[in-house]
Order: sequence, then structure tokens, then C-alpha cells
Amino acid sequence: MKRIPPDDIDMLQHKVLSFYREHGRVYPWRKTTDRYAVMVSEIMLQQTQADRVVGKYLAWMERYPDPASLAASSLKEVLCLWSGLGYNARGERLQRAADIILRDFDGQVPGDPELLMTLPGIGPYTSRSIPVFADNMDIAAVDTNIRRILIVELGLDESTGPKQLMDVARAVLPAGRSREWHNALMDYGALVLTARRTGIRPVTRQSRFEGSRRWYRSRILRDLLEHDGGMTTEEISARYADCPYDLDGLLDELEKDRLIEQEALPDDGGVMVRVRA
DNA sequence: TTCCCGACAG
DNA sequence: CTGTCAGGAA
Repeated sequence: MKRIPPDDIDMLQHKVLSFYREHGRVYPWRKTTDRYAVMVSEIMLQQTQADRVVGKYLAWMERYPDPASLAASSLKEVLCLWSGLGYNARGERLQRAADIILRDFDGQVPGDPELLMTLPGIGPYTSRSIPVFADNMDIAAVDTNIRRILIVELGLDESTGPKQLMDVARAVLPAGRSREWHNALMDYGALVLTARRTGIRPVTRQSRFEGSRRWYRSRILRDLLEHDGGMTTEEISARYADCPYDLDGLLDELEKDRLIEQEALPDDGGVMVRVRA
């Protein structure tokens, strides 16, 4: 891997940390070291702007202050509280993770990245960001913001892979200040070195939302959240007659994502669809 | 139009 | 490794 001059590291650390001291954003999840609270915030923050998460996070922590209360909830209520954040499967996975935490970890969110990786909804980034923000663990976590900063400030190639980025991130991490450092990087990336300003494209991009499969999925799920008894596929088909996609296929995917369940009604009464119990 | 403190399945 | 997942703000 490419060596980074110590002076460059000092420069970067000073620049980013200074900015943070002056202009750092204040968020409720930055005021706690509770690992569960941090886990909730980190999963909500996946692919979602921080400012839009604040209200949802506060409401969630009010209703589900610990893994036990979350595990005991109905999925329907979980999804109602999640509604507006997007990527509904994240909410379902978070609840499933709470269930595993109760069963296998005595109700305590594990602090080891390798254990966290085994939980649904927690991948390479989040498994590291949780110990970073909750426990100030001296490891590097690279998200889209941090990737962009490293590329711009250290003159890396935009094609630099995740492994090399991790090496670089580890090299510039100020020991003992992991939590502050990562928060600082987030804010520097979100407020100064924005994607628009730097022209650095994110690794993964998306097609337009309006009229997309995601758009129909979200509308169907929202309908089901309002209809306690569920809806038949007939009703759904009628409501979305304009849908260019195969509705049964969409429903099957929602079912695979563990968000809904489909039940064949007796006497060929069609198929009842409802939020998974 | 583009992107957001990514994860997961195919 | 590639496509897909939600929704709102800039």
C-alpha cells in the first residue's frame, strides 16, 4: 500500500479536528455511550441523512429503550415507527437483531465487531462504527463520507478499494480519540467535502424512485400498515392497476424480506396479505 | 438529479 | 461482484 507522509497525517488530523471543534454538529446519539442506542442510530443512519434521523431516533428510543422492549414489540408497530426512514427491511432486521441479543448475548449488545457482524442488518461498516462511537474503540470505520475525505485529502485514486481504504483510515486514526475522530470526519465530509463539491461519486448509486419497484413496495406496505386485518391480493391488484410490475412478484419479495405474510384463504377465497405477525 | 454515517441476495 | 432496497432534501 501507498505510504502516507507523517506530516500529511498531522495536517489532516488538525484540519478535521479543528473544524469539528468549531462547527461540529450536535446529535442525540452523540450524547450517549449506550451500545444499544448507538446501534439504533447507526442502523437508522445507513444511507440516510443524519438530520432526517433525529426525530425518528428520539421516538424510537422513547418506545424501545432497550433490546427487550424492541424484541417484545409487534412488527407492525416497529414498521410504523420506522416509516419515513426508508429501507423498511432495516427496521425488521433491527428487531430481529434485538431478538438474538436477548437469546444469545444476555440482552447486551456485543462490543466485538466480529460478533456484531453476525447480527442481521449489521455489516462491515456498522460492526465497526458501533464500537467506535459507543466504546471509543481504536479501529477504523469507513463510510461514504470518510472514503471521500481520504480520496480528496490524500490524493488517492477514486478506484481505491475498500481494503486499501481501511489501511489508510487506520493509518490516519489518532489513537485514543476514535469516537471524536470519526464524528469529526462525518461532519467534515457532510459539511465541507460534500459529494457535490468534490465530484467524488459514491460507490453505489440508485435509479429514480418515482414509479419504481421500491415506490410500489413502499405504498403497498403502508397500505397494509393501515389495514389491520390485511388485504387480499384482489384488493391490492385493484388498487394498483396501473403498476407496471408483477404485483405477485413484489409481494413475494416483501415476504422474502420478512415484512409481510401471505395466507391462502379457504374455499379458494384468494390470498390474504398482511404485515407479518 | 443526486446523494445520504450500507447490507444483503443473487 | 452487481443489482436492489425508501424516502426526503438540496
